[in-house]
Amino acid sequence: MATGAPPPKGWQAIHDEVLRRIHARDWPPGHVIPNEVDLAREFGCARATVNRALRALAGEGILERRRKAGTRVALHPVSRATVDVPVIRREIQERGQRYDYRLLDRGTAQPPAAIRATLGAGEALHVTALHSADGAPYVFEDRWISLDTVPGAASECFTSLSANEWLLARAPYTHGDIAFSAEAASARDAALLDTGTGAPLFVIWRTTWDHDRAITTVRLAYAPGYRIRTRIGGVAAGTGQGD
Amino acid sequence: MATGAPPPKGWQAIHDEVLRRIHARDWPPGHVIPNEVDLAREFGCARATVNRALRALAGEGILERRRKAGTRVALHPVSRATVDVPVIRREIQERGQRYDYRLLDRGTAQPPAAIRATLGAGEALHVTALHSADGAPYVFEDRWISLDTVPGAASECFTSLSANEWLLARAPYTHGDIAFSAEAASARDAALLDTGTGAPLFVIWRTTWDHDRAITTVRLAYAPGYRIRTRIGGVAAGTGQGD
DNA sequence: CATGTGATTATGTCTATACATATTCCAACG
DNA sequence: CGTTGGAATATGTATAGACATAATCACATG
Repeated sequence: MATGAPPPKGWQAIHDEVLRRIHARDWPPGHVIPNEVDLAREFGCARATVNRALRALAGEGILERRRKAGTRVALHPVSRATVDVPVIRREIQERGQRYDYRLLDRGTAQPPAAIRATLGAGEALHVTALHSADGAPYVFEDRWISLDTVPGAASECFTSLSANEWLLARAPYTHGDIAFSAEAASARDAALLDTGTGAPLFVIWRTTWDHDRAITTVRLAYAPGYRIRTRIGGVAAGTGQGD
Repeated sequence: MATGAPPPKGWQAIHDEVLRRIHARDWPPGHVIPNEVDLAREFGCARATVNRALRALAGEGILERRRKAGTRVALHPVSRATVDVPVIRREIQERGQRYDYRLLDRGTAQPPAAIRATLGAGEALHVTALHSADGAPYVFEDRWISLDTVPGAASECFTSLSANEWLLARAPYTHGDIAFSAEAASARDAALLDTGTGAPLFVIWRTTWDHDRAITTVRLAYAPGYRIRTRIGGVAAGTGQGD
């Protein structure tokens, strides 16, 4: 009875049919598929509709498109996943847990060389804090904020509002770099996160920029057991389509 | 001299101008922005062009759109990153390193309960293998393949072609789940990856499906030092736009 | 006051047409 | 033979108009 989903209409129907042909090996990897005009004629729709469907498939990494050269089935499809990195407070509260934030330290200093390489040579604000869920340590935040880019941060205490949320409101970024890795807990990590030295921690490094000026670099060390979940395929998330 | 980029035209110009107004707090978080018709009039373009720009911003998590309710600036912008999980062989070769694949074990068996929960009750093929880069162990793959969904896998030896690549070619998936986490190396992990027991390993769990039938579940344990890099913001990756 | 129902409205999508732009291909030329 | 320049072509994008759909809001009704 539950057929799962009604047969899609419009550009999604074309999306699905093209995907079916790729999976069925009608169009094997590397194959150049018919051009938009021909597909539009075949499907009995406007070229813009075909364009929408093929553009979505290209966004999923299934197709590769180049002007004049045409559209071909990707030779090496990658798993393209969209990961939502939420604000920590919301991440905790949405699971129905109590959120606590505790500022550990705050002060201006000359950042270490590795941080200076991205933040620039000037003085920076160093903020460390602990976020916890239902009283249990959740993530240890170690952040440097560029006082060149965000001078207003110098007069902010960050005792009740986390630096992340303050920055989101006051210094929005245009883009950023993120890296996920696994690190062994240092003595300090371990003490704060209530685990043993050397425990495997999921760590996110993130640097955000306002155009070409670095705003902040942060290391987020999550308590053991943390995992990031996401999905691939289906209707591509993050493309703003559908509901 | 290098101005960085030429001023964008068309829908990207609208995208950028809307983003500027959000950053400038002309339109603060929660604010309902003008509707597409009004914006089109203001920018002197067609509504479809505004739609394209706003749809892109919604895909980036900056805007939230609902029919009739209109378009509002997101209250809690999330960092929406698109992560490309490439085929391991390519990941290594694209860095100019030599890729080696070694099958460790292969056999049909009754998977453990945790795996059965997703793969289903039937027998499954268990494949373990080691991928290495320039002779150094890179990732340890521990995979279960559903013989219900992919009966052809039973007669495949996987000695020279990795199970991942064989599956990509023979049993394409429609969607999948991915989880990133940090785990302590087991004795076996440590021996294979040439590290110590308890070392922090970056681990990817991935399950892929063909519609509602699970194809395979794999645990990929990367040698210490591995990290996944990605970016957020800018022109949204994975939306298939631009070149 | 609670509730249901229909008008209203903003977004979602499609069509047909047009022009822009990147790339390829081929032919002419040195 | 190599190089260059233009024609051909497929995608990228814009436009105006139209209808579809979902959600809200106001109003009438019990």
